[in-house]
Amino acid sequence: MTDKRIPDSTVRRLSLYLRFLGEFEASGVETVSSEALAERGGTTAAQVRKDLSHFGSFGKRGLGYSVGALARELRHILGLGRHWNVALIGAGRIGMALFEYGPFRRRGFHISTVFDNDPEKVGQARGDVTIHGMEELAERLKEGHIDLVILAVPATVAQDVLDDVVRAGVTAVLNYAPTQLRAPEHVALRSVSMLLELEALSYALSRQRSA
Amino acid sequence: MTDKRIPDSTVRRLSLYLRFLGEFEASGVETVSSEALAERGGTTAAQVRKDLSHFGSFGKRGLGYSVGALARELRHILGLGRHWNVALIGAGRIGMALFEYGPFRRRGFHISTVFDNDPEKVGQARGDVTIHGMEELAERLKEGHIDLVILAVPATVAQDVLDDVVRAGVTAVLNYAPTQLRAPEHVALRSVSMLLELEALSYALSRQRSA
DNA sequence: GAGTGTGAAGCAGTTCACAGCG
DNA sequence: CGCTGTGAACTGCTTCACACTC
Repeated sequence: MTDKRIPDSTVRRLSLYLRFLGEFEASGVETVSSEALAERGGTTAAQVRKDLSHFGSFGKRGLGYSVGALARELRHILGLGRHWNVALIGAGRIGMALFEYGPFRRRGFHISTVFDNDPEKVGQARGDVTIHGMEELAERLKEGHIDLVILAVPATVAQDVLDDVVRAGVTAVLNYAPTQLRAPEHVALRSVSMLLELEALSYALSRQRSA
Repeated sequence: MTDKRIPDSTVRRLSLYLRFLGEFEASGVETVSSEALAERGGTTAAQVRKDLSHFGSFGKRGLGYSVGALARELRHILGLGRHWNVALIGAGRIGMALFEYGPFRRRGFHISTVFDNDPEKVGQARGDVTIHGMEELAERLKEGHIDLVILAVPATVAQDVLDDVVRAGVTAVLNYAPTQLRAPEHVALRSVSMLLELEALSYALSRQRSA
């Protein structure tokens, strides 16, 4: 029930619970126990209850949680079910794959602006948006009321671009460049690194083979 | 120096340190302190030393670490600097973006086989590999001596495909499908979810706005 | 009775602080 | 003297256990 600092791991699990609730709803289940959610997510019932208890009391003792009601609560907690205005920087292969990734839009993340520094690409249309040059970045980020930026640029320029983005007042960034970035405290920055995950698997494989 | 269970967070940081060492090497630095590595990675010097101490004593007191020697050690620990045989399942937008992602190959991850269930795509060539139908999966995974599988299939079929992959004897899987998968204990399974990260940012944004 | 909500206990990862070595 | 390597202290997430409620 308290509103203190919530563990990052808890927030990630809330996203998972929300997905599972969708599955339960699709199969016509109306009520779900912490045990059932834990089962689906590979965690424990106590963990599920503790995660939820950070935000309130959503269950009925002896019964469990209403699938629909809990999903609504989670969407509210996670800030979903509203519209987030997203800018994509970098229209390379990764960037365009993200741009065309359906689930984003379905969850309320709408890529309204795309930037690239390749003169070949600038001015081209992609779906209903036009690719803009990097020189327009600062101005368009401010004017376009962008909530969130997805960085899909080469590692070498990622920090510089991030600095520009932060200077333009954006406070949430998802980074796909394979490099460690620094941002001020008030900016929410998360990185997705395919390379890092592969290297962790390589580590696991090495240990399997030598064991 | 011990060889116990290593925290996942440590393994991820080792990957980062390796990158930083590459940067230091490129700028001609020969020796680096735990302090310098920590600075670059946004962590603490004690953390760096503790991470490394799980695997051995690589530094010289009063001096620091040899950039080249430490990089070699880390590559060895992470199982890099050898060739990993990778199969990609799913030749959609995400799959193909991964296929064409240069850094993978540069780090020793070589995608030698691609599968897709779309008859349109089966038989087509992508670079030097041909796309195979899913019915060849089991046989080719075994024959091809595949070390690692990248899953880039729709969420709805991901668990079924994973089960097939595990049954074919593969013990390391990187999942890009936005769903929670279950695998036996002995299989190293990691998931990359763009949606999950975006939702975590959405949570952060909501709190920023309401604070 | 079944299953939630939660303080207390347990545990794992991080930080501290300092002895020890180059 | 500088910087590593590491037990010890600490912090914070997870698990336990049970009072409580529907």
